[in-house]
Amino acid sequence: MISLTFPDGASRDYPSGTTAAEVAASIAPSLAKNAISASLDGRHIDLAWPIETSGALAINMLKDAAPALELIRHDLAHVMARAVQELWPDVKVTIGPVRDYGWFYDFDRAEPFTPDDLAAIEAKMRQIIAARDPVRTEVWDRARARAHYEAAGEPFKLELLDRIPGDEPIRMYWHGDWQDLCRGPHLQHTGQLPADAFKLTHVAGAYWLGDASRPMLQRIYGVAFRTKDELKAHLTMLEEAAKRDHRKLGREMELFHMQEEAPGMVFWHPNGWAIYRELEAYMRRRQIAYGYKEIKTPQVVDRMLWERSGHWEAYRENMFIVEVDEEGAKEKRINALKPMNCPCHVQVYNHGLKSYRDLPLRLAEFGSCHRYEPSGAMHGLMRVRGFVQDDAHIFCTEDQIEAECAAFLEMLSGVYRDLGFETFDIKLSTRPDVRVGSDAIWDKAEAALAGAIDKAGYPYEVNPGDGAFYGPKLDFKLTDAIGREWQCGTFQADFNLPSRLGAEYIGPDGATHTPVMLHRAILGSFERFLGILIENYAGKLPFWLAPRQVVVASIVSDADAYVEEVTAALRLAGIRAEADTRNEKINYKVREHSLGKVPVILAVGQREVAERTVSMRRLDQQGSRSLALDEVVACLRDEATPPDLRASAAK
RNA sequence: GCCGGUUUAGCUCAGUCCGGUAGAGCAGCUGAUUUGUAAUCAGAAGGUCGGGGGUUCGAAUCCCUCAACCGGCACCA
Repeated sequence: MISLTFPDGASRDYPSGTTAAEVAASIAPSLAKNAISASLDGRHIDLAWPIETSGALAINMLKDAAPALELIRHDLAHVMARAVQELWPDVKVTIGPVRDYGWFYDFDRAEPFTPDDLAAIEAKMRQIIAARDPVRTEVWDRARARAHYEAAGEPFKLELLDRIPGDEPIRMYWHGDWQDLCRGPHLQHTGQLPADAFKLTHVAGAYWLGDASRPMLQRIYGVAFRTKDELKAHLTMLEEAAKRDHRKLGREMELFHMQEEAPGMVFWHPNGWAIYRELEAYMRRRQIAYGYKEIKTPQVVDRMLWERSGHWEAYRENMFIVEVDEEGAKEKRINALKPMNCPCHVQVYNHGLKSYRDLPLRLAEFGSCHRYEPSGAMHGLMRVRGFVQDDAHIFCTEDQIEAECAAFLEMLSGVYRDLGFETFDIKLSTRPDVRVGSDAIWDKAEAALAGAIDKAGYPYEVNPGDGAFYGPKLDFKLTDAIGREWQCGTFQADFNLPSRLGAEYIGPDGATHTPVMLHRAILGSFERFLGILIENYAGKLPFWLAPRQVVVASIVSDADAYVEEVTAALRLAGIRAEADTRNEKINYKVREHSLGKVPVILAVGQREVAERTVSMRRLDQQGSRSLALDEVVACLRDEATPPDLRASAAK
């Protein structure tokens, strides 16, 4: 006998091997009918599986969102695979996991799927759901399963079978005549699937087992929810996300463009460059405040240095090579556009003998880097071939790592807060199997990073073995306004490069030592971070970052001279202001500048000219406010003050 | 880099299946209008149909090829 405890606290005894379906039936017929699965001690199980241990049992219904969504998405993956094989019997099935808001399933088929195929598959899936085919499961032994898939000619399933660990049961399951290998759990019958709350979204190629050396399969993605309304809400959310796409906003707000002659490189326009400069100026002030010294190093550097640093061997394929066609040169110099700044920073460090008294030495650079990214990787500002990092390298002793890490955490959290990101996640990656440096130094560095985060009071996740070969690292992921995560900040200890490039200092003992180098960035790349900012704010940047802060618009042409005067006064106060004296109605101007995300419109008509006032309208707010010219300049100047300067002025 | 899709006026898109000398809206330009907080009216103009090659009497349309972009996959020091 086993004893099962229910969510209401009651418990009952059942013979060992009783299924959750039988338990449900023993409680109420309606429960048995509407149940979708069960949870035994928090483990999600199938209603049809025999239960052999006592524990806490909950019968899951459609209202239990987490198990319901998992089952719906999971079973829809199978239903889709069945639909595809019923439509095209020669298609081979592979694997189809639940993911994000739905699932995908990879198929091996010579012909790619078309949008029309997706519609046909959806229709077939609805037929299968309408058939209310019961789900049946069996545990098979490995040999039988192998024989089955050999006979069926399903090579991918055979490979999956071989990857199932020896101690795990091989589960087969059916709905209708269609069979698949799957660990489960599953719904009772296909009729429990919501026929109107799923949608096949797109087709894409995907490598078998995620391995670029294996065949490319055809992947079909779907999304699914419990109800039609939830699906609709999801599709609406996607539309909203598309509206804040930085590539679209970049065009609409005239921030930047990219073109065929320079793929992956940004042509910044005046508006976009205004944001960039504001952000750079802000970061420069922060760095100065935290004791960094700014430097600037060359972009074109002889391959010799990259050979010494080790980058040539590892990343040469991804570097832009620069040669000069010198007539008669015996040996051509091969240069590379720098893909990163660290080797150059070590060169700066290496100039002049360093003492332990010089440490920690924090060298910062807004370093312009180029990497030849694979063509398919490029994506607007998010992934580019030419970018600028808010890069810095801290040369220090092992004992200084923790304090440097603590100071960095403080700086990073402050920057993220100022830029509108209140929360971020930290990931600590520790020593990998292949690494440089003694265990003693890894112990010390890992403890220093963990200690600094602990003392600062931040939670973090450890990724064992995920560190770089040269040292442990912290990665910082921020969350944007619509819940997406972006890895931006990084803090990496490096026990390799300083010795490789001959960095040294004289210690208090008079002997020569090798410093530790800390690579760190907060924004990552300016290009990408601006993309994130634009999407986070949907183009409506806070006033201090807004590219066009104020438009002064005339209502009648008699006000033109005064409009120019107001504009000039605002510009004198350091505000990015523009005059709009075009021969258009004020409605037209308000609409156009509102769509252009200008935060403040100052309308000026005869009344304002006479009274020397302006009528101020805020973006997305109805109505306007009349203010005296002096008053509005002072008020907007205050509002345009970057958060760091505001904070220091307040002290 | 791989799979699929896309590329037509500054922008958004129709025309491509079934080859017959390129079309709309908005923007821009010109003129009228002097306007009070999200599109005033009228007129004229604007395109080597992504590049190159081929088939054809004739190609935006069919074929080949290159490129860029979009969605994924792989990659991301």
